[in-house]
Amino acid sequence: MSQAFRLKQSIEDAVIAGEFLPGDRLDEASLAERFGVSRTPIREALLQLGAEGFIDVRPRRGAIVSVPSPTRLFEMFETMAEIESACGRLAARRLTPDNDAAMEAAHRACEIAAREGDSEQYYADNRNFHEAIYRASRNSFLADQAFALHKRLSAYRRIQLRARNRLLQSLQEHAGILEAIRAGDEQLAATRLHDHVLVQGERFSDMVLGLAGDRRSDAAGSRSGTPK
Amino acid sequence: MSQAFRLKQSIEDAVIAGEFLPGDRLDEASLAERFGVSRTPIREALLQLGAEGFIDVRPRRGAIVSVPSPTRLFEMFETMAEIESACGRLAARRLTPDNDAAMEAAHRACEIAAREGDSEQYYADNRNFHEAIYRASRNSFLADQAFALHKRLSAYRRIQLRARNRLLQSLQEHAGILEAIRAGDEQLAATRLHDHVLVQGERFSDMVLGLAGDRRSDAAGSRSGTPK
DNA sequence: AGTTCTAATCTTGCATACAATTACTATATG
DNA sequence: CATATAGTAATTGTATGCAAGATTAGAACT
Repeated sequence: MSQAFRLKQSIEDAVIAGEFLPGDRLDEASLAERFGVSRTPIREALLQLGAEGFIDVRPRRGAIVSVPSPTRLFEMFETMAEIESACGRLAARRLTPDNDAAMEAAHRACEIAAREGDSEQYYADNRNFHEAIYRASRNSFLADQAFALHKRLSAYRRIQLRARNRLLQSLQEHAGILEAIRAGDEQLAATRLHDHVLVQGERFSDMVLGLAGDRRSDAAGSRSGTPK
Repeated sequence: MSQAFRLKQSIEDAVIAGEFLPGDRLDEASLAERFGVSRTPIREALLQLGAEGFIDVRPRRGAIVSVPSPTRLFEMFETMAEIESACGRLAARRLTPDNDAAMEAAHRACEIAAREGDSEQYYADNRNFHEAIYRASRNSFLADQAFALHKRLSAYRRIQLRARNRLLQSLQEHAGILEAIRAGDEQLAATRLHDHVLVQGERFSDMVLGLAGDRRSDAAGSRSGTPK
């Protein structure tokens, strides 16, 4: 496949892995050198990532990893909550044995990770659980939208999961969500998913505000000092 | 601003205007000639549009205007319905006088267009009405998502609005939506918006299936026909 | 010292050139 | 006559070069 596509994936992965932090500059020349290609495919990869909202490409001023303001970040979580609850509603309406089994398996994996307190593993399994719900909506377009947004928020979600006993609480919420979907209770499934996602957003906002002035206070980075 | 950005807009506009139909090939060389630039900025524009899902760029095989299958199209409308109803729910919760006035003005404009049976004008005013609701959600990220999807579906919505007396029915639905939002009834606003959008998707699916074998039956499938 | 203007440097945007792959056409063959 | 195949044309992917805007450093000035 074309190089630009591979590069897009690599750069996205590097951003998700936290190698480039929000606010970091994505210099075309150094990326080209790093990957051993010319600037052309790098540019194409960056522009695509920019179009997906993953990074910020400012004309004539280069690309940086997006730095959503606390407000924007909350809006993103709120949107994620709405999309996920839509997935849950549809999943409750259309659940098939296949999808049920997939959610069950993902839930079990989460359980193990949570029991062992392995937050890095839980992070991965949690993602699988949520993706199983997206698929269970049986609307592949909606699921794609959910995937994309989930990826964009992954950096923030990871930080957030490290919080004390959030793992166990998260797991319990998962159980409740599963129960509602299985019962075919669209309304309840939607509400529970909504709250499950939104609580992350709220917690994260608190954290951001709490950390303001700490390491990388600039990253939160509006153009006028400390936010809020 | 950079040329690639302008070109992206121009190509998108041309697609929305129906100048390029679903399935049409977007040749880099001819676009470059048409806009009087080299292939480089054209490529950059096409890749961005591809990343947004607006067109289909198949590696090594060029770009074409997306041809969603009937199933995919229905999924897109269903997703739009979910996103719009989320906007409506939030709007009902957070309505401000400003947003109320904007929706009212857009609704009045729709009323005039509908009364005069001007479907082209109604198409434009209808868009304003929906965008006013997106903004009234007071979640700019969610609103952006709604804008983007609305644009991607615009080609199909336009065709659909030409149907007999759909204009007046649409207008009545708008009135009901507005009423629910003003009453602060989140649930009702969400439901009414959901149905309002989904009925378009259903009608469109019917139309597509009904027209199968008619003009452009090829659009859904191969590249054998000779459109335009 | 702080500020502002200017010049040097760095980076991005676009065009051109070439390489690599796909699509097409014509010819040969069963 | 249809199909397979080889050669050719057309199109996309990547590299390189150059021009123009942006950033930085330095000097002059208040």
